Amino acid sequence: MRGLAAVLEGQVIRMAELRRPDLRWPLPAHLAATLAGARVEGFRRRGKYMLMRLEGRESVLIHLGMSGRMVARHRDAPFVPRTGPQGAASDARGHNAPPEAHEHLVMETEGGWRVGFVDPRRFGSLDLVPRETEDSHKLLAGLGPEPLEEGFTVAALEKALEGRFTPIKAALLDQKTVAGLGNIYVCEALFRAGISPRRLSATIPGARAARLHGAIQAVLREAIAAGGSSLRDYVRADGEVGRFQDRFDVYDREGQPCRDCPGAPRCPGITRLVQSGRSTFYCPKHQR
DNA sequence: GGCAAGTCCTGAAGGC
DNA sequence: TGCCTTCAGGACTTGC
Repeated sequence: MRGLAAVLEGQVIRMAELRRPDLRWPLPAHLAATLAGARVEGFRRRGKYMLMRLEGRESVLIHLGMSGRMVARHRDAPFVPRTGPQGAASDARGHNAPPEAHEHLVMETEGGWRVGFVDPRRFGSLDLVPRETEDSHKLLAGLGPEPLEEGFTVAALEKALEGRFTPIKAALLDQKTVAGLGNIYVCEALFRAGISPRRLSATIPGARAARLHGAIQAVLREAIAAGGSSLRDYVRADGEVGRFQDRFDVYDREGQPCRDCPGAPRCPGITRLVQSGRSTFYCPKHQR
């Protein structure tokens, strides 16, 4: 969102083109018409959703799903191909760059920026929502507290987990508990807190909840500072890759030594298990 | 063929 | 028996 804001804030969208009628859900028929001619007033974020506010018009609600990204290029920028993580082409800047595959929405601004919404798996979504009812949109209404804002306290976390007999891993992935945590950051936060992903949520309150609260905030702050995590697809709006994946303690490190107890007796190293159909990475010795 | 960064929907299970 | 809540798993799609 910060990358997009740097490019689009204050810009007037000269034209918008929608290249398919649906992503995860059908797209609003008047989306392109609403964007065309609008001035971008600013951005806000709620959980994993971005809201692009248009002056005097509806806001655009954006979710990137699993594989989505926004790609911004300026017409004066030269074409500079880069190689991203695992060999993926991370970006090509400039209007003369080769067209992106799976670019479902394209916007061009009067200031020369071209911004595309690219999403191969189409798990992302776009919608229009009136400014005054943004937070009551059906996708935002049930979200839990923002993990880096005042409302997210140890007490709030304890209350959200109270009486829940589901593994803490699943509870944290539930956006009603805390908004904005995904699989990577839940795995990393549980490792830092020394809490097993299998532990039932109802057994977390007390010192464990305090450790978990601190770990969630620390992981998110570090990840944001590092520009996010780039595995296969993801790049920032400016085409750069995030760097937080270089600091993973557990995610995608199955079979590697635990950084907290390297070489310790009975430590099997980072272990992968499947919970609710999602991969979980953890250290069975360090996380209890 | 299996797996992947997300989340809605459905059905099962259990409590009241 | 019926309603409600909670939870797990399936489904969606494309690329590696």
